[in-house]
Amino acid sequence: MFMDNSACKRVDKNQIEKLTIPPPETITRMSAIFQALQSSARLNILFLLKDRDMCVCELSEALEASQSAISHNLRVLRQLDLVRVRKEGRFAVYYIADEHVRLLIEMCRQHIIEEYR
Amino acid sequence: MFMDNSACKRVDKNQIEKLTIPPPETITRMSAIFQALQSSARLNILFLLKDRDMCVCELSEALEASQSAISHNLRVLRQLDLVRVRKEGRFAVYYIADEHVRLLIEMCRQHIIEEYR
DNA sequence: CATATATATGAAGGATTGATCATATGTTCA
DNA sequence: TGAACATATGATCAATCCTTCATATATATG
Repeated sequence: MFMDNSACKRVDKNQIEKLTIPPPETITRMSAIFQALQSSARLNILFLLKDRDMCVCELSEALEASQSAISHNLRVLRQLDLVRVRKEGRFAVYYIADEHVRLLIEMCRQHIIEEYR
Repeated sequence: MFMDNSACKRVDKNQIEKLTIPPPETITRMSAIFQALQSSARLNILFLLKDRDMCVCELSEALEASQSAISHNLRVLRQLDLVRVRKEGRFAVYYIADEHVRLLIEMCRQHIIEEYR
């Protein structure tokens, strides 16, 4: 019943010391990106932007969400460089930052699709 | 100052109706997967498993985390089929579920790496 | 069989998150 | 210039998440 925190029998200390994980900064950054992608609202935004650059009010219309909510969510995505903005007059037109973002999302969808076969 | 929720001038109702996003089930599922990947602890686990199948106590050792925490985190990953288990005697040996999971993580890391160039 | 080892899991509590509300900033146009 | 339009953002609060603690289950071994 009592459990100290000594190594289990399967552990090979030497081998374990050889294992490398990315530096904390990388893990933190990845964590933040996945954290951003974890929201349904933000995923929907990304799926729309995947097909066409859109301004805030278009996204707001298309997703039937408040301007404020969309704007807050776009900021999260923007701060992680998942989307970018350009100004067109009074409109802020958002678009997917790069190919990695598309692939990231596509890879996740693939994983799900394959589950149901 | 006053804002009703009517369409902005950039919106083309016809075009917006043509836009398609994945069904809610897919979005929910993707959301859950990204939610699982959003934890530093779980990302570290996945990076270790990427190189070698490992049991709970090995992971616990390698990451200097409690058995309970590791176990809880593995359950989250398992329930989303991001990792799988096989029993080896009294050990539960965990491994990455499939290639998509590897690519998903790799794609995210790539995105970060490219930012710093 | 009894004990040590390995893992799983429910409950609880503090920390974190996200939508909403209110308001500020910036742009266009009459 | 002033009014309407488009977007951004701070504050707040309910909901959610993650770790720890306590304990249960399952296997191995003497």
